[in-house]
Amino acid sequence: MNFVADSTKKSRVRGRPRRFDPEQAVAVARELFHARGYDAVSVSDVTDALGINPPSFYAAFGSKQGLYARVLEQYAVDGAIPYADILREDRSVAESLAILLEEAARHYGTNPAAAGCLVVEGTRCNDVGARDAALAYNIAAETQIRDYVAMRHPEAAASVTDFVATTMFGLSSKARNGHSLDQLLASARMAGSAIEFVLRE
Amino acid sequence: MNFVADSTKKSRVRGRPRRFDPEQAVAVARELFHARGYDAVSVSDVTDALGINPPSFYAAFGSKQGLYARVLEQYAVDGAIPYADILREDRSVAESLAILLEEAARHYGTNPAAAGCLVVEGTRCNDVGARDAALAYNIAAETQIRDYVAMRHPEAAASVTDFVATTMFGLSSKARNGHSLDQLLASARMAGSAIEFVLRE
DNA sequence: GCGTTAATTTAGGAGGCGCTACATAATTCT
DNA sequence: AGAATTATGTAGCGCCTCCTAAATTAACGC
Repeated sequence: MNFVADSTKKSRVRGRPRRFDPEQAVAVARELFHARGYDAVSVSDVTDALGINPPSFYAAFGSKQGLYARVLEQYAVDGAIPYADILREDRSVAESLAILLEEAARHYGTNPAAAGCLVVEGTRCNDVGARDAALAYNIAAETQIRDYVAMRHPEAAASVTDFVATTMFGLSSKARNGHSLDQLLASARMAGSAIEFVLRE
Repeated sequence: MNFVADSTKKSRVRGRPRRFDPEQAVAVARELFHARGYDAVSVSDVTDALGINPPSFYAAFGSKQGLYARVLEQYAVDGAIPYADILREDRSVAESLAILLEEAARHYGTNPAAAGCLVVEGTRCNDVGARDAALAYNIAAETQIRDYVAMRHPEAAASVTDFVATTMFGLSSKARNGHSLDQLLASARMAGSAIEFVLRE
């Protein structure tokens, strides 16, 4: 039984074949982690959802943290905000950041079954390893923002980035606490206006 | 029920006397909960810190949630932001809210061993009962803000309150994630300027 | 001293957690 | 066909969680 949508993955390996697709399993786990947070999802929640037994899980992912690392990886590829596309040089820094915050609101508030940001929420969990893994992605994102702002507003880069990050954390929290997409968008726009004020020429 | 701050702690009661002061125990638990969050503090963490055994704990507080309710109560009395003092009628709404946010930054960032807001962080925990208990205090605070704004800016009350709350959640998160007091204050002031802009006459 | 009351200590139950030892099944290579 | 390899299912380990039953101790009123 081959599961991969294949056409490329025919390199049969020795031994008994897997009965599940790890990448698809990561997607299922990602939904669980996004919906409930790292701490609130147990390994047996995941194995139950996948219809597999613990040994299969540990053979494939090594540990709960190992799975989470894979989830973050996948999220960065097709779930996270496309910073590079938003932080463009052909518009003002303030405009880009306002769009970024609106995009964050949309990402966090569109799907009530996965409210908030997987990475942001991950930085707040109670497992040191998982937290640090999420933090690495968070720091990378904030660095990207800071570098972008610094190109044209070096003196304001640090404080503006802190404000943007603080707002994103607030939006993620409030998304998880029930704020609607409209509420999140309104808050994001308000924060955007503050940035415009600070970065006015 | 002795041990109340009754200076004449003489109201003896029948039965074996307690070896610990419940109110002081709540204060110790409050430090733990504030430092690590509800989920990350176990009952045995608390009993160890107090030097008592579980039955004494459960006789006094009923449950972990029962203790947490007492902690929130105490925090509301002498730990939380004094909303009533800040939301005054003799200054502009925008000014009051800016001061409120600065005060939040100070509350969240002054003590690194108790970063963030106990109530705000409580609304994000994984225990339904504790979360709802914290949420009640959070809702009360936001209602107070909304009512205050509505007195002079009824049309903006909802969105401005959402923005203030979102900012406070962001500040609390970032305080816990290591932002310094100065960073928090700068972000709070930036948010304050957005409010001033929105509520300009 | 005696009975009542209430907090204490000791000991542990029920259940969940992340994780694994072990034997077995399914596949490929020789 | 048989060896090698790898995933599987069963079963459960060790630890931690919140919480409690039972016996004991320290105060009271009489």
